[in-house]
Amino acid sequence: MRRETYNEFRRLCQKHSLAATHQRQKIYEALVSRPGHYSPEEIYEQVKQDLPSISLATVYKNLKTFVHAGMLCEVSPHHGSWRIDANHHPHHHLVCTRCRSITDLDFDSLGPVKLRGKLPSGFRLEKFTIEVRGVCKACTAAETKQH
Amino acid sequence: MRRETYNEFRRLCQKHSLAATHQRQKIYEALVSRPGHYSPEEIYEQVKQDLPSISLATVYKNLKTFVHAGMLCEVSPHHGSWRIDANHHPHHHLVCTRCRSITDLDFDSLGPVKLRGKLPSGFRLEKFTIEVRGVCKACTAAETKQH
DNA sequence: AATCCTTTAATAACTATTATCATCTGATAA
DNA sequence: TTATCAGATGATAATAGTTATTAAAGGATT
Repeated sequence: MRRETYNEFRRLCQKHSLAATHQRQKIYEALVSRPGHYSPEEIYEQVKQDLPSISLATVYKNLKTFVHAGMLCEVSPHHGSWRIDANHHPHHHLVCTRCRSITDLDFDSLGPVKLRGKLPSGFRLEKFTIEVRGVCKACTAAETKQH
Repeated sequence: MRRETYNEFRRLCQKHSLAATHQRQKIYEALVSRPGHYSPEEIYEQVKQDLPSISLATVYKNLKTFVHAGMLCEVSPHHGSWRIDANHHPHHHLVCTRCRSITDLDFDSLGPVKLRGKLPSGFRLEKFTIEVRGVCKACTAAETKQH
């Protein structure tokens, strides 16, 4: 692991009062040291090369721990549940990060996406999708109620 | 079901050579007749009120059929696998609709999202996420090879 | 070294989804 | 209409992805 990455890892663990274990170090490294966003299974396979006895559950648990601590974030808030879109008109999505509800947002509510420069060579563009993430009315209400 | 929706449904089934069954009609209606994007389980519960003997497998199978035919589309291409993001700098994602790989796109590659008008009242905005969907280099190569 | 609290590995349990298969239905043509 | 049959359905077994449980190990503090 690069010294810089290592230091960052130690700092983050300290900040969130997490033990800086060997396993966590390797999991963190597997995430940061290469491009792309891998599944827990893929991360497990990667870490296994250094720590053959690591358990898949440990990978899951630490990923959750990291996300919970805010050290990492989820790419999609909808893993674990398949959602279908029957709206054929161009539109965007409002996504509640609490209850994960999805509602449509009129296409014209947002300005068009503008491409500056080029996409990586070979990538064939199909469309842009904008997700507006935040907290929906119901969840906001539920939260303020509690205080 | 509204006559308009019903006609649209018949038309779509015909276009894709699918039998216009009761079950499909009710599933389609459950999707189009209300706002929001529901999980297969939620759609199943909804359809069950009209067709108590419908099977959950039928719901899944037809949703897949509809998506495959292009009558509907998936909200997120990453249901079924949890993806983690370790990149803390603001950035966007290139998503391959074939192999589902995700790669980072520099924040400045795209212009800023502009909000025209207002979001629905009560929605507390956290951030905009842009997904650039298309076919990655590897998958494009694999496809052209076959022809 | 003894104690306490956290983390780990192994694996059982659970949830979402898909496959299998016997039965039934819708579309077509007689 | 009815007969026919490819395609669709319902029941349920199987699988994949994820989470919970628990005994043992680690490591910090006294």
